[in-house]
Amino acid sequence: MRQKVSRPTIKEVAAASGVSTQTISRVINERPDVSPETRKRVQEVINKLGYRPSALARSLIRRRSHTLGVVTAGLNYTGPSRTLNGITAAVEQAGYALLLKELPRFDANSNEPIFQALVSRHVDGIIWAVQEVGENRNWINKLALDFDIPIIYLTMEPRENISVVSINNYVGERLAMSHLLEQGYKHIGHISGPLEWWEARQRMKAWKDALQEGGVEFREDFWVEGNWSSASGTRAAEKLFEQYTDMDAILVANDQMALGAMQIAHQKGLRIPQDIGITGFDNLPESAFFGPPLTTVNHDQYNLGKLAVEEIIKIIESGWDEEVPTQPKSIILEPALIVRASSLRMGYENK
Amino acid sequence: MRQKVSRPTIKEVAAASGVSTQTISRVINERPDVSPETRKRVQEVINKLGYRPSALARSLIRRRSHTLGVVTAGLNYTGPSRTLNGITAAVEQAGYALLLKELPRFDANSNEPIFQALVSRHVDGIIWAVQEVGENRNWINKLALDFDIPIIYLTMEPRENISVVSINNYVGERLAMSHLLEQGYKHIGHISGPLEWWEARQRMKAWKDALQEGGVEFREDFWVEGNWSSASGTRAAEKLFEQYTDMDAILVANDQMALGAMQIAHQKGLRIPQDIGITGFDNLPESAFFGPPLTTVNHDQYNLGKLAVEEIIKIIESGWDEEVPTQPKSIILEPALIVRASSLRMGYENK
DNA sequence: CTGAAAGCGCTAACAC
DNA sequence: GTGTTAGCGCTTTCAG
Repeated sequence: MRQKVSRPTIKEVAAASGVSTQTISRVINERPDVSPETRKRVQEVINKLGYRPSALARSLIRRRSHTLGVVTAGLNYTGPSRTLNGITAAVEQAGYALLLKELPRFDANSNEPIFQALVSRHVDGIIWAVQEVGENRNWINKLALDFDIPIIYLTMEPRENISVVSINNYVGERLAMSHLLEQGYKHIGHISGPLEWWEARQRMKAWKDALQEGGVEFREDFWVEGNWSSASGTRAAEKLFEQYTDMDAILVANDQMALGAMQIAHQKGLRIPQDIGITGFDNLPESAFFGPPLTTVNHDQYNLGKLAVEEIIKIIESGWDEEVPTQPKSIILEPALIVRASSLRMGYENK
Repeated sequence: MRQKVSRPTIKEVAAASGVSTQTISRVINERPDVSPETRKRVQEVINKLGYRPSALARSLIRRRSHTLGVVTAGLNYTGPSRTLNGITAAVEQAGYALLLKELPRFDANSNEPIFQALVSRHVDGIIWAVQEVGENRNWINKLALDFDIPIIYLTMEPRENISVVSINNYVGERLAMSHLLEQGYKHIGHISGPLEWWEARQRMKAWKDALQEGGVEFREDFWVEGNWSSASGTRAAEKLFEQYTDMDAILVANDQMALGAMQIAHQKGLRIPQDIGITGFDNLPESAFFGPPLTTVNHDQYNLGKLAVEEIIKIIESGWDEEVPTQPKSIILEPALIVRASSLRMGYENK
């Protein structure tokens, strides 16, 4: 059994092997210029002592920490946590470590301390995995440029000169709208997310545009704003049924609110999808088991995180400091529609 | 506008201020022994240059990194991500940083590299936030003791001489069982989680014990094993209805599987709760909006993470190296039953 | 092939 | 009050 002592340093290994620390360094870094015998002897001492090089000391001298800073928010929601899931997998894969910060609120705006904490720990790059909400992007030009470190942003409106990875929310809801129209729904209402959120605005815009292209004039009472929660979905649906009496379908901006809306429809004795069609967004694993199963938009949040990591590592390793740094680019992931019973009324007689 | 240059070091600040690096050190550490004028002058240079001390260099010399290692698994599930949510909040609160590792599988057993990565980055303590599954705890005595570093474990069977923070799964399901029995259900089946999981075994044991105490003999066909997913819930429920024809209630080990079971009940034309009572576990936010709303067991996973952080920081700061280290202790959180329509048949006529 | 010297950015211990 | 020296654990020169 190895003994429980404070870990040995390179010096102690050197002493125990009868060589200089330099030679130990060469062995642990797998440099070629060590004689086989020396290498073997040193290796044995390393194993015996359980020596592991200090990543800290290395980071200091090499000016590369092989550590990524990740800033997230709302880990209690499935979206951010699935994305983080993809980030951790890719970070691990690349042999990096991950320093995590979670903002207390989505619209937190005092980001200086966050950056300080990350930069003072010498992260090689930062993934800003916080949705664009309200004014929480105003600092980009002010602050981010001060820090000479690559940053990649998730889930936000693409901007000039920065790297962004996002999901195409607009196309997602357009797909859902096309499907509802094909199914013969004519009076499609919308429950949006909070319009403070860029994603909510994108999804709503898709609804509006599709209506317009179908020759329906937009009216304020065709639409109610929710806050992503199921409870807000029930409130929004109640209001919507009241103010939009012709309504025969609801495009809901996420699955949770759609679940709330379904509950209200049931309470009113409306049959889904015959009397009212409903679609969601996110494709929660549970949505396939709602009553009835929910038509929704699937987007790959895991992959979102994975791609962000791969991109930033590419930027880091291609030499951020070089004369010609890697050009910032935006990556947009395309979602897909998952058709389920909640919107499929073609099989039924029209009422 | 501050200029975008590589961050200044303490040396440059010293040169610019015309004092020694030592004095700079005293100022940034708020030591008393600096004259007001010097302090002021240095402070100004610091602000002007945008100097921030390197946490890395400090960690190296102080032998304290103010960084916690957190190991998790299954961030795509709500449980682990809510717990991480609590961890990040508490870590931030305490002024620590957080190094995150996610295991690719719950039952991963090659933990040596994980520890190496964390220890080589000089974390002050480790939170092992991975559920106890299969053999994934065998290494505790072998490996963990090799590392002279405090570790706290979440969600596992309490053991001698280690610090554990868990939720009382057993009591949770006992509460649910008492409630079902009070409601007059007599033939209560069970859909368990995978019995590889300690939590699944605890929940099942509560069901068994409650049956026995109620004078019902346990039979193999009163029970089916699921894998936590809604899909497995449907399969398990189908099988259970087949093999346990008298069944009038199902104690389901989590909300997702309960949702699947509800779907099957509906398909069979059974009314919930009149013909079949159903309870879940976890209190997913959505469970209040299932059709009907689901009776479930609430447990505070956020707080679980928060407490773990507070506990390990207490251990670290009370002097892990001292002669008499802090005694390991277990913290067990008590869950609460949330009664909703899916199990409330007292209001209805018995059929 | 191997070692000695210097130093990454900072602080502890001691002078003065 | 302030500066000097040494060194955290490692790697990068540069000799030999």
